[in-house]
Order: sequence, then C-alpha cells, then structure tokens
Amino acid sequence: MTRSEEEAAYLAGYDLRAFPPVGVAVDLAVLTVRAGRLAVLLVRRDGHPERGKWATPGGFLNPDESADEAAVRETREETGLDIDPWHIEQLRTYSRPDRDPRGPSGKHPDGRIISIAYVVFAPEGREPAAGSDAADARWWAVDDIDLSATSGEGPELAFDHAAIIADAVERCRSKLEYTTLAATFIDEPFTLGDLRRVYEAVWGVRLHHSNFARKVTSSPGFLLPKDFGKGNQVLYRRGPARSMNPPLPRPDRDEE
Amino acid sequence: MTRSEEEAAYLAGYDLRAFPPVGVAVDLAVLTVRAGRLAVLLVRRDGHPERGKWATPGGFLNPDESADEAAVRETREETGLDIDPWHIEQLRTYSRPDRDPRGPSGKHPDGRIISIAYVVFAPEGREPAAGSDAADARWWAVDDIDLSATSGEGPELAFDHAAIIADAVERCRSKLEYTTLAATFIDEPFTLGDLRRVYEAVWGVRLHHSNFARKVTSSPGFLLPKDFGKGNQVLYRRGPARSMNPPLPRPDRDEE
DNA sequence: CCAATAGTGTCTGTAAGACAATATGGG
DNA sequence: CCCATATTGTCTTACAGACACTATTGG
Repeated sequence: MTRSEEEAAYLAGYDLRAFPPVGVAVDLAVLTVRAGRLAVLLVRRDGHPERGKWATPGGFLNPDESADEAAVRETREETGLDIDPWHIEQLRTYSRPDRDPRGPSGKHPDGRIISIAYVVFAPEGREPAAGSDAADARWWAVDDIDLSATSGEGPELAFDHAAIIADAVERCRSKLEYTTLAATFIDEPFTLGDLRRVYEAVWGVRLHHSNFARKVTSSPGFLLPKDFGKGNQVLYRRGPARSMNPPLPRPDRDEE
Repeated sequence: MTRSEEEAAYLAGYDLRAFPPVGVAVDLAVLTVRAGRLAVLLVRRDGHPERGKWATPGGFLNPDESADEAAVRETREETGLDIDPWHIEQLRTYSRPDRDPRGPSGKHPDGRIISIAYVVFAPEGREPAAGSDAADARWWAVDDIDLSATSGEGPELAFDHAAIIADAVERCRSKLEYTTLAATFIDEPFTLGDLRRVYEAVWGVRLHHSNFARKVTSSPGFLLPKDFGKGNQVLYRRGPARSMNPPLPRPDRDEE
C-alpha cells in the first residue's frame, strides 16, 4: 500500500459525525453613518429562538461556500442592499457553547452554534429591506444601544450580539485611523467636509476642518480630485491607497 | 401556550444534525524570537492526513469549552510550554470547504473542518516538547519558510497553514507598533537592548538605540525600571500599559 | 588597550494642533 | 446682508530621525 493509498483509505473511512453537531453561521455587523452618528443595521427576529429581539443579520453557511462567500451572500440577501463598492472583513469568531440556545438545548446537549462575525461598511443613505426571517429591519445609532445591557435603554439584543456590535464598533473606529476606509461610508463624489463628518460621527469628536484638509489631501493615494461643483467647491473620489501612514491621529472623545 | 413555553418546545425539537457535519479546530501560530529572528513553532504530523508535513499545533474543541479556552489548553498540551505571562489572541477563522481533506472526502462530501486560528507570543529560549500526535516539534525562522510555496525551500506545510502563518506574522509585526507586546517575547528583567532586539528581529530592521530608548522610556506605563545589574546597566520589567500612542513607527524593511 | 554596547544629549526637519483670512452659497 | 461653511495660509509646539559623546564591559 503506497502512502497515498493509505491516505485515501484513511479519508474514505473518516467519519465527521464523530464530532458533536455544530452549526456554523455568519453574523454581519453592517455599519453606516446616519444623521451624523455611527449606526448599525439590526433586524427584529421573527422566528425562534429569541423571537422579537434585535439581532445582526446573518445566516448559516451553505455546504459549498467559505465564510467569506457566505458573508457577501448574506449581506445581499438579508439587507436588500447592493454591495458594490463596500468594504467587508472578518471580525472574529464567537464560539461559547451556551451562546445560542439551539446548541446545548434540543436533542444534542453537546452541540453548539458558532458565529463567524464580519464587519461591513455601508455608504450613507441606504434604507434596508427586511430579509426573509426578519420582522423588521432598521438602523440603530450605536450610542442608543446599551451594549453592556445595564440600563434597559435601546433595543433588546439577541444572543451575544452586544459583544459582536461592540467589537465591530471598536474595529471600525481604529480602522479609520490608519486606513482610507472612511471614504467607503459616503458616495462619490464627495467634499472634504463630507469626509470629515464621517470621522466626526464615528469617533464622536470635532475635527479642525483646516488641519483635516491638509492631512487627507497630502496623504498619497487617499483622494483623487475630481472636479468642481457649484462655485469652486472641490469634489473628490476615492484614491487607490488603502492604508495611511502616518495615521490620522484620533483625539480623545468629546464629552457632551 | 406562553411565549417561553413556545420557545422551550421549539428548542426541544431542534435538531442540529440537520446541518452538514463540521469539525471545529483551533490552530496555534506560536511565535518567538530566536537567534535574532522571528520564528514559529511547527510540528511534523505523525498521523493522517498530511502525514509527514509540518503544521501549526492545534486540536479540536471539547464540547464544553470555547475556542479561547481550547486555544489555551492546546498550547499547554501540544507544546509542553508553560503559558504564564504569555499573550494569546484570536487571529481569524479559516473555513474553505476544501481546506482539509477530511471535509469533502470521507463519508460526508458536504462536511468540512474549520479552524479558528490564534496567535501566541512566547518568550525567548523555550524548547518545545513534541505533543501527542506529533512526530517532531521545532522552531522555524519565518524567513526560512516558503509561505507562497513556490521555491520548494523550507518545510512542506500541511493544509492552509502557510496562510495562517503569514497572517500571524503580519498581525505580530503590526501589533508591535501600537502595543507593548514586544516585551512578552523576553523574560524579566530585561535591558533596553534586549527589547530593541525584539523589534529588530520581528521587523527585520536596525533601530537607532538612542531614539529607541527615548521612545520606550517616555511611553507611559510601558516599562517599570527595576534596578541595576552589573555596572550601571538598567534593568526593566513590563509596565501596566498595553497600548502605546503615539505608536512606535516601523521603518521600511532593511534589504540584505 | 581596544572594540562593542549602553545610556544620555543635541540638532534638524516634519507634521500636528491652534488660529487667522478669504471666498462662496443660502436664508 | 448676514451667517454658516469651505479652502488656503501662518505660527507654534511636539516628536522622529540622525548623530555625537561618555561610560562600562569583556576580550
């Protein structure tokens, strides 16, 4: 028996059913800037479990696709939004056995449902359409969500989605420092003021417009100057650069 | 029937076996600095599949533990190294259906094995002990590994572990810029030169010792000055700060 | 004594933060 | 006409990069 025959025999006899049953889902933290505030897309669950609670859109992997592919597919299906110039990246995987009651409950006390979470950056002004198993879908300003679940304000969140949203917001805020992703939150063409308002909304700060303009216009490849709008207003498009160094310094958050 | 009774009935009937079979593993990219170079711990596989190839240590989740807990357990079991002051963090999840031949092959063509990968920072000078299902275990300098699998040099890697290692190295290099994690690669107490050599090894650069000392000693909470060694040599310990801002700028890589 | 390394000090260029000045568009 | 906003420009301060100098250790 050659080694490859050995290996083929091993694989033919290999039974994945020896493992406890696991469901693999993707969850999408779709972020946008809306009315000057960072917002996340939530859907109200129409079916069990956690019916009536608010959740990030998502769904289970199809057998032939990777989590990356499933995330793109679910973004289209669950949000009804077109995903053309948007940004999507893997956030982290949540795997606590008790994170979803369909895991340890039900017919399989040793089962679980794990979620591979993604962050999606969506441009301003898109209105979501409720997906298949969602009773309702809307943007929630992240500051209106009680992520520590202490005050009882804001939407009641399903599963461990408060943690997913908190991690996604933190990822978003830090990504704006050293990447050019802020521009994915707005449509082209845009002014420097439009771009600055993205930073102000996401970071919850006020930036000096003059210093901001100097920084982003001198960052190589961040912006392509397009043309002139009304008056001499300068309109820009996204440039080819994906990272920024030195980064754009994030000030301490403004108190209100 | 109340809503919670409804939910309980739903969960009692829920069958996770409706999903395709999935195995969930953790893979560990254990990094260290060794002989002035960044190195990763690899084990030679003793069993099928991919027998004889080099792989990152890892294993499957136990039914009652999260991936974070499994990663800590596997680091102890598979490497034989003590994990006390070390750093471990989730890297990303790899889920392509064909990434492991035990997935689509075998009795379940729609099955798969996904891997939740972690990065571990280990201090200098530790020698690994081969784990249970590993024929051999050793450190490999990451520059000696052909991560694009083009030249045929270096160890032959199993599964998609070249991608895991590449992602881990990139994560490590960027983390050193804005965190104080470089100090987890060395034992206490250490000199500024010890710490600088970590940066030089990981980034593949030469740093000005004077500018480096000024930067790290003035970064609040990075270092606790301990005492004096032989002569007036100053010895330090890790301070409480976990992040550094402004970050320590990373120069372009030195050509050799 | 010499070489290598550690620690401290100084100078310079670049960039960030604060603010002023001008121009444009809308009510 | 007044006010809000956009763009450009100036000044000051902070810090990174380069380099000089001294002290100590080990051969």
